[in-house]
Amino acid sequence: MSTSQPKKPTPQIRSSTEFARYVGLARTTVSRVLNGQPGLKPKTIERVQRAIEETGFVPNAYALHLKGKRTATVGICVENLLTPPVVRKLAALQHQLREKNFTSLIEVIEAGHGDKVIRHFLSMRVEAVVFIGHFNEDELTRHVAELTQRETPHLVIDHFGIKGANTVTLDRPRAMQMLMDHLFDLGHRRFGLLAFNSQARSVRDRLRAIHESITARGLSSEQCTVALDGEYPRTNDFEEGRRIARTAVERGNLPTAFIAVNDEVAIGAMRGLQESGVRVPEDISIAGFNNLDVCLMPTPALTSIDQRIEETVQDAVEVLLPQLGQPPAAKALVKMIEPLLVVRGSTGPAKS
Amino acid sequence: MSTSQPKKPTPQIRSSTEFARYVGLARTTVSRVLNGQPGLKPKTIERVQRAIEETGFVPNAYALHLKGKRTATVGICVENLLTPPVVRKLAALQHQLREKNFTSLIEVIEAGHGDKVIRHFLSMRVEAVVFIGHFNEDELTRHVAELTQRETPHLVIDHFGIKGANTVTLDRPRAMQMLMDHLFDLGHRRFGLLAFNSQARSVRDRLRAIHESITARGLSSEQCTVALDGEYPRTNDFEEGRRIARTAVERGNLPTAFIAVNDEVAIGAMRGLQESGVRVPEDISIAGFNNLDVCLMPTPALTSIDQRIEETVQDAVEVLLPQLGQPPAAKALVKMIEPLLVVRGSTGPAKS
DNA sequence: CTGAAAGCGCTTACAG
DNA sequence: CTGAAAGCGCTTACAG
Repeated sequence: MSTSQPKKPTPQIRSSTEFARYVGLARTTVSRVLNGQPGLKPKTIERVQRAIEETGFVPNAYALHLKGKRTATVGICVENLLTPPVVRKLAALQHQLREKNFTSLIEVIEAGHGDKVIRHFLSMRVEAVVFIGHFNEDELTRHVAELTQRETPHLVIDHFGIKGANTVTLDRPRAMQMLMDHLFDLGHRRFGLLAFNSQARSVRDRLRAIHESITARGLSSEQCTVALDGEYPRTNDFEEGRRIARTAVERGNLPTAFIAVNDEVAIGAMRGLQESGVRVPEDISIAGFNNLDVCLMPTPALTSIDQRIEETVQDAVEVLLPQLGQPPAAKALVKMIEPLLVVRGSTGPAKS
Repeated sequence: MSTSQPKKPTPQIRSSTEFARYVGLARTTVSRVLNGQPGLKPKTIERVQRAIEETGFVPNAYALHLKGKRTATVGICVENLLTPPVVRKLAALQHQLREKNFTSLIEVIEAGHGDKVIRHFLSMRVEAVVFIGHFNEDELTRHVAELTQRETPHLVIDHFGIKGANTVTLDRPRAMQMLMDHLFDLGHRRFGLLAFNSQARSVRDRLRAIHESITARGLSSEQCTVALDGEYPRTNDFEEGRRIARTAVERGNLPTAFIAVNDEVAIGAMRGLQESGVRVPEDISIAGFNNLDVCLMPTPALTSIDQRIEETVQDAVEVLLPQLGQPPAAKALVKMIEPLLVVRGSTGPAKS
């Protein structure tokens, strides 16, 4: 494991007993060196270290933790590994946990297989479980209850509204409110809602916030919005956005602003409009969601909502770590992350 | 863990001893039920299962594996979690391993911290280690040697040319050869190589294959190619591609085809050209690499090389699993994956 | 069909 | 400063 290669074929050492025999010391002594305990002759320490280099001995983690040493392990459940914001949160979280000397166990929860994952995490005696993304609500609620009952701290990132769950999540209603303020300021009064036909909690919350933002201005949300959805099954990708936009143009009576469920749909819609001769933003403004790198690809660049992932994950870690080793708190912690509206060229004054 | 919630506050059971006492059976019997061994009274089995539902008892994995049960765990090292092809391979690999009842331990190797990760994997007694992506060559070579010496099977996905490493990798030279054949067929003779100024093995291999493809036709690769690079530090993203293309247009004397190091750079370059009034593919053809979803976003859609990730990962699993529990093979296995050229609108006949 | 005993590879009091 | 003994939570022969 050191930079110097073992010179000669060395014996396969499989336990501390074998290793201690190899070094010519008691197992106790070896253990103390390995754990950096005080009160050892420098020469002893050196002897052990050299032997480690020679044999590549690595203590068995299973024996270590069996004997009561904390596992310093956190289980992370992700919804999937193909959604960019989820993966970015995962990467940030693993990085931050590592800096605090925690190991992460990462598992994708495939629909209906959540129990198996939680069970695995519990058998590995994780010190906490984090959920990233959107899950089946009933299942997630059950997992949270199970963990609480087992006195294993948990944290839900992004899935708002789980009963009893410690949660750190983007304030999605606030995000839509910010976007609506922006569009209203630009004079827009008629909005096309692209691919919002999902039952996912996150989407319903956003939809409701859009409607509330309209009614709060004394307008009728029914008259001000039109739902523009793709075919089933939803894919929420570029091609779906393009098809939605083309269909909308064919039907005519276009709104002045498109609000898309995500950036991919928004960019596809922009392309669809442009291909039909509709100008963005002169004829129609478009806004996306997530502020992915691809927002810079179209012309004009896409106005979007940034989830502030680094801050989210940092807050998540700050909420989670103090819970470790504590009895479960009576009341769940919920922390909302303030979104960031990133205005780019795709939104402009409403066509008069 | 079952669908029925525990009705009342249940005692916290922390070991099989406590659990056996709770059920009123010997630990041995409980163990046998847990492991599905034959020769037990149905009533006994039922009693244990009910008690599991009541208490949520999950055996300690550390004790389990200490006692010799195989860990059925594979360690996966990834280069990072922000490169789409890497993440897609990771997702596919974890999925396939899970189907074979293996658990994956996933770790990002941050530069210079590889030893720590390997050490952790060894301490967890993983049955194999898989590397996905491109690493420091010396470090990776060292890790492979270490694992071989420790009789832990390994597999390298994508990083070609590691001494002694079992490798499954896209045949990158072949990919470039296919692309060059395509472009030559279209009449192209002058090629702009975008952002190939990397020392990474994968990029150097591709560059060499481009040159060989030219010289094989009796042409001078020096006269036929021009290196178009961005500023340092390289970002290999959309903006870099755009800047490279604009600079190239300003300098004049443009080649008829752009070959980009990846899709992002290619799409950026396409935008840069179009903004400068250069038509794609009428004036210049462009090809990318990786065949990401974003290839469909620009107009025209981007010609690219598909890595055939599903096949790669499937082959990887087929190479890896037979090695488990076997003594290390004398000779490393190397398997090349045939790439797939996906021709789209961004490549067309060379301007005459 | 079920139970008491040994042992996996470590750490941690406790002696010396 | 170092060593012999007990014990962590399981499984697996071995008895009964």
